[in-house]
Amino acid sequence: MSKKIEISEKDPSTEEKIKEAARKVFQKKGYAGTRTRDIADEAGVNLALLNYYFRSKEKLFDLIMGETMLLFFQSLKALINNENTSLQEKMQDFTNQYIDLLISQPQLPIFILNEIQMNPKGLSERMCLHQVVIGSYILKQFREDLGNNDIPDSALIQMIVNIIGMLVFPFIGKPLLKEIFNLTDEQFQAMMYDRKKLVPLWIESMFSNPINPSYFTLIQNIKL
Amino acid sequence: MSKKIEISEKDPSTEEKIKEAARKVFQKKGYAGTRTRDIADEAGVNLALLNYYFRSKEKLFDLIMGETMLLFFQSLKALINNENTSLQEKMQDFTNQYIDLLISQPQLPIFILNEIQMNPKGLSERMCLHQVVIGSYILKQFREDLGNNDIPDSALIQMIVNIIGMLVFPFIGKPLLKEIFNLTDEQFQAMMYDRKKLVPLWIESMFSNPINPSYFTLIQNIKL
DNA sequence: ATTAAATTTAAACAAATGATTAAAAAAGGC
DNA sequence: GCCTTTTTTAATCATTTGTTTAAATTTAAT
Repeated sequence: MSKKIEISEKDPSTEEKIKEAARKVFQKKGYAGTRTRDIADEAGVNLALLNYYFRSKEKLFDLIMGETMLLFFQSLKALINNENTSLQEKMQDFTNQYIDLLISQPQLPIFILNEIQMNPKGLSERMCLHQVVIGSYILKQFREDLGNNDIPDSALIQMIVNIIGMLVFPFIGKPLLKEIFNLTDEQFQAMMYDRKKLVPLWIESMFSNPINPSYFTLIQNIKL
Repeated sequence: MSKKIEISEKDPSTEEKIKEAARKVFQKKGYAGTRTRDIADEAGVNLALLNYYFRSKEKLFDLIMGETMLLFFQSLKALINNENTSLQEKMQDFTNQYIDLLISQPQLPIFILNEIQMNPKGLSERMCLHQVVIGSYILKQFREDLGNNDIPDSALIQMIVNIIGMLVFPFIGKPLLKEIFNLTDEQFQAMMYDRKKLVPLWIESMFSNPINPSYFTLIQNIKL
């Protein structure tokens, strides 16, 4: 037989192979749904090596989940505190960044949302999202853009929910949308690229059509 | 001891107790994450009774999931084919109906979306969503409302994605939103009630601000 | 009341699964 | 080359978990 051909990219260490396999399988099947043997098979590696390198299934999952959350939320931090960009620019940056990320890893949102549902405290321990968002520069810009005075904080939250939803929901609902509209992966992806231009426009029109404050019941209740 | 007091609502049959417990635990922990013993405990019932009444964990899950999907999708069918309501009225009905449903069962969307991700074929077998949506009366109304001529079908889909997203996403992201904005359950619920009035307004403004067709790359590709 | 059917229970089984062990193999240092 | 350390392997363990069984109990019919 011929000698094994050298592949250009050197094969990753077993530790890395396991992590990569774990990421893939955990994202697809969830924590409870994956067996350690699935990960070992996916990595092409002996089962005992998982425990050799990562102590336990749970430790391995925590590691992956931590990295995933960082990937998902860290970029946000820098973006929303940039004092050199306008609100419109921020919305465009935000859109570009997340749509690119989610096109490359569409099941990120469900993976993270499931984890938050299972273990809500874990999130606030890892990232301190509340602090970051509340103290952010973008929040001031939001208020200014909305007229600054009689807009209740609940209205702000409603807007932010819509923005995040427009970016994230299509990926959460991808399997459903593919089913309903008979979309191929390519068609779906093309539509998501379209949204890079569309979402900022929809946001714009949301902000330029301010809604009567009387529609919000929580004027006094919620203070950010 | 005193004789057992008659409760006004007669206690449900064990079969019903099990189904109710199963619904609750499955929704909270997912299929792989629930043990049959969890369900038995939640129902306050001997473990063997699950298999006595429902044969197996999988059969029980299928039953629950079938009912859940029906609950979630059946109301849609009648609504979108009603020829006696305008598009605006439909949007308001749609909004009212789903927000009420989701306030009473907030984890319905994640539950269903997870199932679709795990088993995409199952959905199209149970409901034939594609047929129903494509042949629906509301689709004609959408087209008319958008000017009828040069709006590509992909634009329609984008709009529908936004509408569904505005209704469903806040509930999918509920644990995250509660974390970010430090919301109580009551505050969250009040905000969702507000959305009954807000979502139709946002939809309206989306339709009345038609977006340049050149933003859509899939004019030829997608035909509904 | 007697009997048959339906329901419930405690116990146990068998397969799956996360983890460990002890030995083998490979890598690295001198 | 020899020794030590690191990595890998096959086998096994201990627990969990879905399911079954056979007996006990309750319900319903005659």
